[in-house]
Amino acid sequence: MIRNPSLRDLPLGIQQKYIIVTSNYVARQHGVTKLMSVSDAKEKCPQLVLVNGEDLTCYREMSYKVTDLLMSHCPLVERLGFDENFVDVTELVESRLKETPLSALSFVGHIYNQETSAVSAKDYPRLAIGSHIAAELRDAVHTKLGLTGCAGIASNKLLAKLVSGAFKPNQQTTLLPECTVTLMHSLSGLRRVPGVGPRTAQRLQALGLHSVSDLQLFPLVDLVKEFGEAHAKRIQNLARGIDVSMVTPTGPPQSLSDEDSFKKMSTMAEVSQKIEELLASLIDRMHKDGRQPMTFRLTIRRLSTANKWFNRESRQCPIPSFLSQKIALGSSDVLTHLVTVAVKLFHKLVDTSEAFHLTLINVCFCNLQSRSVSRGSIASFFSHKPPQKPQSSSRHTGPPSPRQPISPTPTQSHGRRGGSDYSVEERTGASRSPKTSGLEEGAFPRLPPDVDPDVFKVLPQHIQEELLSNFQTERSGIPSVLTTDLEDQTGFSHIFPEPLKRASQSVRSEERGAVCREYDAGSSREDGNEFSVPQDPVGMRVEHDNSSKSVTSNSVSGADFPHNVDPCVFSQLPADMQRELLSEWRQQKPIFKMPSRPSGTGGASRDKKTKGPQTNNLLKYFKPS
DNA sequence: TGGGGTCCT
DNA sequence: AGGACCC
Repeated sequence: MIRNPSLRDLPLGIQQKYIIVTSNYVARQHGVTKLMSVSDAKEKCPQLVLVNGEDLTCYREMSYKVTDLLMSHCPLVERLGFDENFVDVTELVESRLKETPLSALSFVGHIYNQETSAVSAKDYPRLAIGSHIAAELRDAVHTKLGLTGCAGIASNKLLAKLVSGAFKPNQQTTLLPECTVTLMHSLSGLRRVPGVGPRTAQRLQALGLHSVSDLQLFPLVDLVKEFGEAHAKRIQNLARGIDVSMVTPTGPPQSLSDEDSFKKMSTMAEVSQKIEELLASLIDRMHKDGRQPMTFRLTIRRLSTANKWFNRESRQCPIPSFLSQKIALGSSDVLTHLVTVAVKLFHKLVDTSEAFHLTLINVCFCNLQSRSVSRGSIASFFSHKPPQKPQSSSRHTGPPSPRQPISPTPTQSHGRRGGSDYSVEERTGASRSPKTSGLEEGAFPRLPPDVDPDVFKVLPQHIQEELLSNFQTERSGIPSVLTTDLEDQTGFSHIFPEPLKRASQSVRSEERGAVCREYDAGSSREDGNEFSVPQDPVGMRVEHDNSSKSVTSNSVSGADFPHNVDPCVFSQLPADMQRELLSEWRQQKPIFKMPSRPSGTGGASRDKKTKGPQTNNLLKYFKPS
């Protein structure tokens, strides 16, 4: 629609092979739905206009423009597919809060399950500010890129995503912590919980679980038997609206792939031709990215007699270094060399002396390495991390120019992710750390300043609740997320405003490629954008003993909650506090502060694992020390 | 029932 | 290498 505004008011469907992958709202009104076959769609809506969306190039480019724009406002952006982004706006919120009198606060947009006019922004200062940030981001995306979309503002990614769909076309909604339970119960089935896919839903169903509350109340012990501890706890927490995952800045892609599906392919001639075609486009994209792929993977799908769905098989191999150099440099004879490599892999997958029937071929570059900053110096053999990764989310502006010692960004102290540096943890730590000081001390407990936590915890529950509900207020570091999605609706045709500058670097994009869907479909969109913002108030309540329902059990129960903590209360806590508490509980024995990371370059490695919680002390507010 | 992606095992 | 998840 952006490319051709005249389609704006017509029912439009984006087609990939035989299905309508998405459509605009006009088409939806005629009954066209998301992954409907072309024939069904035409039946429901004979005037449906179809646009081929198999080449994702333009969608991918637009997608990164959105991500980059968001990053220019706030660096912590996590992509989810091509049309959704989570943005952790905690810091932005905190800084605005400092310079904003409470009396000047307001909410913009919808508030889930409440009248916006009936809610006092002073009671939820962070969420209120978050709602304004979301509105600003949506406006920026609209005015600079011509795209519209929804946003959800909540205390964690799960909630932000779920609430973003509350008001559909091009609106935003904020979730107040006390409405979390209602939101979760509003989901029609377990499949609606992001993170519960078809497989998990099926296994849950076999256990007799169908609704969100079924999962909330199911004994964790039994859940663990089916799924293992980690998965069990995670999905049960999700059902309760608890999501301790961080907004992980996405950075440049980890892999680039290109694929095509077809009814039938059964000769080597067709296969090598298709491989060549796919590779040509992939190499071009890879070249524009500028990084060097260290690994190549070939994937196929065979016509499956029974098990129709997803049987994909793959083989991968390292890419000879002379070839990966050439790819980055844009050498022209790379194609034939890579086709040779791919064909060899193909023979590992398919015995061509027998008949075969393929329905898909995929080629993929992964293990992408940024080119050494220090050119080929030996130094690069000593540093564990792939130098440089930098910048913008998108394609990492290729190296300034192929080959060339590129000088910029000499090792930035620690890149934000990309290949390997620490990210999650670091991020966590970082995000917390600054606030840490603020956090652990004063503001942290969500208690009024004049209340001694040690005294508070021994008060009767209803007194605690009362104190807290009056205090409503806030706390300090909370995560926030925002996602944005797009859709176009407005559309001017091509107004791509322009690259926007990101903190000092520029962004670029690639061009050709593959296929697509979503965005342009017209005005439609889906939902995207979620924003999660901080949260505010609400109370905590500690139960000593008695464990209410859930679960039981001892030490680890209800999804890992200590027996003295009510999951419902827990779910109302800000996400970062939830994270801290969980990680402390998990390490029961308190705080062996993990070796702590030297943080510097030395250890590098550690990409994203280990959730090492540090900072703690939260626990003391919950248990009798 | 696409053509992409991510992370975990 | 495959499996789960997301869009």
